[in-house]
Amino acid sequence: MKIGEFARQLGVSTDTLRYYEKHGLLTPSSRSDVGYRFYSENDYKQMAFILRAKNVGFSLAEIKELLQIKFHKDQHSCHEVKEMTIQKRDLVAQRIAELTRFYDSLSLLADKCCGGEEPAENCSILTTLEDIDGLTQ
Amino acid sequence: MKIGEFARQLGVSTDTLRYYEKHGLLTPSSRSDVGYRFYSENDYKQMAFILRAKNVGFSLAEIKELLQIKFHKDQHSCHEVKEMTIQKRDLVAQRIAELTRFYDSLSLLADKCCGGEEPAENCSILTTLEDIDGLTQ
DNA sequence: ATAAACCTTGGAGTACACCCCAAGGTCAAG
DNA sequence: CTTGACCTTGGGGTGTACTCCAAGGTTTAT
Repeated sequence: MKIGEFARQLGVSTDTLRYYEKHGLLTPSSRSDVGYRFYSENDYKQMAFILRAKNVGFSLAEIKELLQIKFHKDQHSCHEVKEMTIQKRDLVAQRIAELTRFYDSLSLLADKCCGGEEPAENCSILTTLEDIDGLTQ
Repeated sequence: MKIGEFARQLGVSTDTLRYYEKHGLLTPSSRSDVGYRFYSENDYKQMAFILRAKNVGFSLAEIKELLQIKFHKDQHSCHEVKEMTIQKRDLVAQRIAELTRFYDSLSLLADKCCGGEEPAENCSILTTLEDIDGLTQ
């Protein structure tokens, strides 16, 4: 598949794909005689992985590290690979915990709000938000 | 409290505080005669909120919106405020769900890995990662 | 055979979120 | 009353992650 079609299917720009290639996140599996990039099914999977990782807040540098769990298999021992995986997993767990605090706070706010048509000036949602630190810690 | 002490207590730079003020995220509650910024206990709470939100992946623009739940109380009805809160909460829920998929994938990878000292070439963790799409969808 | 729709590289520009001065004013201690 | 540690504004620079040309080559449809 050429870059244009590939980009369309993944909902990104061709510029983004070239940018990712330049920065070592996704190299198309082959090139045509005249240099056109060709992307495979595997490339699609990898790009989908990259986009999901980006979507949950990983930087491109972090995603590259995640991908290198895969690419560094010759240079690294099983032990190292496992360590790295666990470290990344714990980072994800921390982020989940913090997001959960936010979720709880916002839920509490929504529950406390009357939701009526009057100005929100005196709504309990706002007095609650004033104390959001108390709610989330 | 002056900007230097405030910055130290929150673990940010004074430049960051001035940047946030410029972009409408946190205006110090008062200024001295000669223009020194003075930050209050409330400012501290708001800054702590901003930093937590940032930490879980909200952009400054999104954080500003969150803060405007608070600041727009006169212009907006209770109903609107509640809608916005719920909308933000659902966004957080989505992010949690996606992070949870990542967590599960990485857990599975770690569990499948032998963790030994040999090169990871044949370790099941890697063959599993090849199929990470299958795991996370 | 030629126009439209692709592709290439290279480089410049943009938005975000800072960070780092410079030049000057303020304040507290000795 | 001066030294050093603060503060002010303004503006320039940085890293990340794109985004948008420009100038040219290729492919496909009519």
